[in-house]
Amino acid sequence: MTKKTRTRFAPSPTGFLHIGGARTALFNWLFARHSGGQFVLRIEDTDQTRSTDESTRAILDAMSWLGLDCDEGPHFQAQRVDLHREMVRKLIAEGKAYYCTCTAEELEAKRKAALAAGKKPKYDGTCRNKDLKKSAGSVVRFRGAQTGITIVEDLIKGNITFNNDELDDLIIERGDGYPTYNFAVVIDDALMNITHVIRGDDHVNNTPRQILLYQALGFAVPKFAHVPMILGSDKARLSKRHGATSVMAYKEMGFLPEALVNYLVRLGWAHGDQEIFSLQELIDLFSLDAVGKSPAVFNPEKLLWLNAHYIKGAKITRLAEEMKPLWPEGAKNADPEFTQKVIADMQPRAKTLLEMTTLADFYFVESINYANEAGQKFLLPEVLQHLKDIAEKLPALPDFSKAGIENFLKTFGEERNIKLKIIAQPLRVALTGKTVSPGIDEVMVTLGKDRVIKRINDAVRFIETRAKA
RNA sequence: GGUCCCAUCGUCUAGCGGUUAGGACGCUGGCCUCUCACGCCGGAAACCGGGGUUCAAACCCCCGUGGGACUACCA
Repeated sequence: MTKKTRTRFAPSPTGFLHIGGARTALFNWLFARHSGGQFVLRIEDTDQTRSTDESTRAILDAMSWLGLDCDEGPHFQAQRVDLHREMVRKLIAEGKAYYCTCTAEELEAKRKAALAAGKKPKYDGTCRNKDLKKSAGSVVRFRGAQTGITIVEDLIKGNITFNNDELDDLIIERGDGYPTYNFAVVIDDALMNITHVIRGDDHVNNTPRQILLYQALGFAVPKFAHVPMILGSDKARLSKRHGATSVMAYKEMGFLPEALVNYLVRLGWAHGDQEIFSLQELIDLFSLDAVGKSPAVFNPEKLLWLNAHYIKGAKITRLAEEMKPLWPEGAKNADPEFTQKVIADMQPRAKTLLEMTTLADFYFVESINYANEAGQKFLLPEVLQHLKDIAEKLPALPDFSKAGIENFLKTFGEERNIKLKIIAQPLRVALTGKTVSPGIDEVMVTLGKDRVIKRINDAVRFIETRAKA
């Protein structure tokens, strides 16, 4: 029987969850779900100076917003240092690691000198055979193999061969007694029975050292899969310079989590020509074979398109819930039923929830402010009488539904032999203050008869006032 | 500098020796239409270069070139 698949996502809590991390998490999560395995979350907080609880919370929030639930964790690496230290002692006892008293300053100087001389800046082995004892500020180094090769069998990139002499004696325990990343990650992945390490390909160069560590410790080496980076529009690694990179910033901008997930999964992974995937489809279809080797540029336009797609398909009640924090003050306390109608009107024409709230501002105001050009261009004396007549006839209209209004306007136009076109824009401006809006009939139904009549009368007054001036 | 990775439309990608090189975003022409959006129909747009291997190369190999990552007592 084969071991149950276990993947993990291991962010360091030194900031929010960013787009790249989210995709790594997503791939791990999908791979685990697809194979009926488990997904473990581990917070790598051994850097005491940079890690914060705040970041941990932010990461957890973002994961849960995306729907990436874990089966285990979060584990905290810093709480496992006893384990790490025990392994350090073991390696020292076996002669596979040694104490080193070279100071950071000395090392830095040597590194610079080597670089200046055009040589490789690796540790020169000063303390390698000194058989030093532990002392204040001493670090522990892994005694690496200096000959032979190490092959990383990568599920995405294929086999990658490294000469062991390229690998120097890396520090596994710092002067402050905490383990370094390359060591802790090996111990934890091994002890947590992680079977597949799926992570960013910025880690490929660390992998041979880690493999050597697994072997020195007597652990089974897991499978590795290195996912290519996500780049910004200038092809450099995605960073704040390129705009929003925090997952939660997308929530605040009015994106739906399924849109982000769908977008992210298509960065590097494909299933034929399919673009739209439900979460269940992703779980069924996801595989590492279909993950590409080359880096991908983050394209906000496509994300927007997907978001619009998911907004169109979402239930109104759900959108209403998601949009609660996004409304401006004036609309926040509106009648929920009214708000839902507004959302229904805007739903097919917005790319983000935030955009919906902005576009829908006119529904909630007491009286309309005509947009600069709109009032001047469409609220003209020529249409004055039409607007007056409509305002006059509306109270008697029995069926104030979309169909009823449509029919009313049609008849109205036929009676006086004018095209709907003639009256539509003025009416739109009267009702919304803009030249662009949802359909007149939709707006009227949502607004309700009373508000519609009031707004038309306001427009009538506006035209009369301007005519006098 | 060294090590490693990568290379199909502007972007995300399909392609896994024989295709009119397909789809999607974006751009664009048209239709629909009360504006906008949606939707529908059409268009422009790509195999980085050079050598091999082969009857045949976007696909395999080599060399260039270009990008990226790593090179910490960060993760």
